[in-house]
Amino acid sequence: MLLVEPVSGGTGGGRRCTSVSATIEDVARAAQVSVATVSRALRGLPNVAPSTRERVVAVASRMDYVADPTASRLAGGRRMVLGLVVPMLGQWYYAKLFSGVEAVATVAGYDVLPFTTSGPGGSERFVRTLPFRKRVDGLILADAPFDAQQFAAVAATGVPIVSLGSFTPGVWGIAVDNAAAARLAVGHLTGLGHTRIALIGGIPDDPFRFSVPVDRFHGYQDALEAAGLSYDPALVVPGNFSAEGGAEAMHKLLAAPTPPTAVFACSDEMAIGAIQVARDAGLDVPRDLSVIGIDDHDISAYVGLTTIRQDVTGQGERVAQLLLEHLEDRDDVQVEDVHEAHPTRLVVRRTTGPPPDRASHPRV
Amino acid sequence: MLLVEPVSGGTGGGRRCTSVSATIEDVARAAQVSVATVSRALRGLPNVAPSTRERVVAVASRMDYVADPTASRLAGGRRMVLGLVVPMLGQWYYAKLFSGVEAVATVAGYDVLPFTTSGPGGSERFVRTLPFRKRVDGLILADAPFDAQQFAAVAATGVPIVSLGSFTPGVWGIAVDNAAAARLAVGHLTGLGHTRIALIGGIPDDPFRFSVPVDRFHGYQDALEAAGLSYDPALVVPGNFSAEGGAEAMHKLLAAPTPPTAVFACSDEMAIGAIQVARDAGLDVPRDLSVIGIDDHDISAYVGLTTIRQDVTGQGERVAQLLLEHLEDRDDVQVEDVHEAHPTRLVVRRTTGPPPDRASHPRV
DNA sequence: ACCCTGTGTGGAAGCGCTTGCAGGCGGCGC
DNA sequence: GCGCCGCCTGCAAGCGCTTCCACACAGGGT
Repeated sequence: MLLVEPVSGGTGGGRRCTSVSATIEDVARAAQVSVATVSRALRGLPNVAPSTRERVVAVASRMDYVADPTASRLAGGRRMVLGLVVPMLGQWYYAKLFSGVEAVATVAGYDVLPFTTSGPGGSERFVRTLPFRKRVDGLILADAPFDAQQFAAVAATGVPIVSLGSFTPGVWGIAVDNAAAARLAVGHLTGLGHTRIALIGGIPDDPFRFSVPVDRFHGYQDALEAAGLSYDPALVVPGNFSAEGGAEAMHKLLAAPTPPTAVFACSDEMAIGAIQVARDAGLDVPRDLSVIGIDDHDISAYVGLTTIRQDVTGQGERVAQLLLEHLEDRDDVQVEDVHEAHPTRLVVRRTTGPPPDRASHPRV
Repeated sequence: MLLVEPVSGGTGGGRRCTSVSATIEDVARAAQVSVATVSRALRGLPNVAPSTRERVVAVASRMDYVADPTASRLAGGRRMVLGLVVPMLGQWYYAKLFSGVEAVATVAGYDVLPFTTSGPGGSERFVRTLPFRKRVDGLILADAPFDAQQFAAVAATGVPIVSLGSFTPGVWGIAVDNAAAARLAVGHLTGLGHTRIALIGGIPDDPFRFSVPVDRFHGYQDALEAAGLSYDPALVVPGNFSAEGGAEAMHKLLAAPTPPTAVFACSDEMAIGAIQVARDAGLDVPRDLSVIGIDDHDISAYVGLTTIRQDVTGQGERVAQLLLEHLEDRDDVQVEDVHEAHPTRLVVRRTTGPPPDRASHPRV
């Protein structure tokens, strides 16, 4: 009886009438124990007699009781929220990432709160308002487009941080070896005999903030050098990590006096955009032009795109675990940063082949 | 002075040392007013003298004060969280949706908490545990795979609900007119002269729970009938809403005694999977086979896919607004449900054309 | 028999806010 | 010139939990 207390507040007025559900106090009363015991019993803490625990659990489940996370958080001092800072939601890569992070966080009882840095105000706004303050226990910085000063401002909040996509000294993180991935891609092309290999890269304006494309650029240069090829700046164009940007980039490349015979795009979406433009221009891919991407986007297999595969969801899961571990070990003096490299793999499909001049066999 | 109170708890021990930031009390002391006044001043409530407000705001900003949302929520009785129930994160459609919802919710000061129903335990687990209880102010049900009883269980929690993707009596919601979209797609194909038109649809096992594919199926039948064509069950296969499923479906269709000359896939991803299989089988798209999808996925333009366009991000924004409005108007007796239809549009690209037998002109 | 330990439990003080209520103060109407 | 009404402001009671502490009690050593 008495599920709804007539006492309590005392306001009669227009108090928003959400269907009142049981509080810990209701459970305590029904189970004839104190609220402290209910709290301990339900959370599996020690020092509760088995019989008591059993009774409390039974009563709680009968009453459909669930603890109010808001109250737990306030009292417990832990927000049970992981912040995920990404340039944007809604893009394949970040959606997959979110999905991985969310899966791990949920199991551990954490919520995931996304923050985007490419919306209105961009990363400036983010750094100025630091919107995660008092809202998260830890932060995952994914491809954070911050310079050193901005990064320091974020770190100065004292919120534990892990990073994804690039490594920062003093910050745990995971990333694929972007230079190696690029070498793999370009190496595949040089191995096929290509000598004019273009790069469709990142965002034109802030080359120093977003390290992924610059690492890939370095890998591209390395692979060129390893193959004895010279680097031609005219073959490097930004692609903005979208299909549209990849298409624009390809237009530029095609307009050059001597167009490339192969293109390495820093994402599959850009590669797909580039292929489209090439085909529209009457080129046959891969006979006239080879294209390779990075990611292995869900649909890359279905457009036959040769690419460098990375497991984005897996990275999301792993970086979430890393943050969780980090939150546990706050007190321990950590001797060494954890900088974990994730593997990539070449997946050869049907958009790469030998360059046109030596095309003796039809295709790979 | 005295930013960090030496008094308070009294525990000397290993209290987790997060960098202590200012509380409302610190601000009140510094501004020489009560915490109540600080609260009112900072939230723009009336009945605060302009001079007082100014001073409080100045002090707060100097101290880098931000209110702790956890405490506000507990005290205010509103969680400031919108739940978004989706089958999964990480798929294009739901990522876009999330992105739209998040944008609107953020502006209104709400967080978005995703719940997935196709993870471990699926929707059964969701309905059994009702994990959103005490965590959200309202719920967006996107393509919720619930039967009437499950839906009732969710509604019985008293949490305000809006739906997306299909309409339920008594529940505000938005959706595209899926039957109309399907008619548009199939009408395009019949208009081109096709008479054997296949449908690659939804999930094989629960046809009654997820209304989107069944609505599209009805639209498909309607369009067939309108064109005077008979319905052939052999031409309807499930595709699971993934590129992989679309590919499998196409395999089945191709194995039939008389394969279709056109395919309507209920998503672009399935369409792309289907096209791949058709081309592998030596068919030319669109000469030998026309394929049309639904969505206008980001990359559809770049694979030349003809499709029915819908604005998913816009739907996310709109459904979030709707929920927000709904939360405002709880008390008002709402005469009529809000059931809002969102537009779709045919986008003709290069995967549809006249059927092979009457292919006089090369392509559209 | 005694003290000491360990286990189980309840009381109560918060966590950092919001908000109902009461009270002080000045200005206006009559 | 007095009362009344508003406007500001502060007090204090929560919101529903967690956790520190005190305490009661049972059992083992010496």
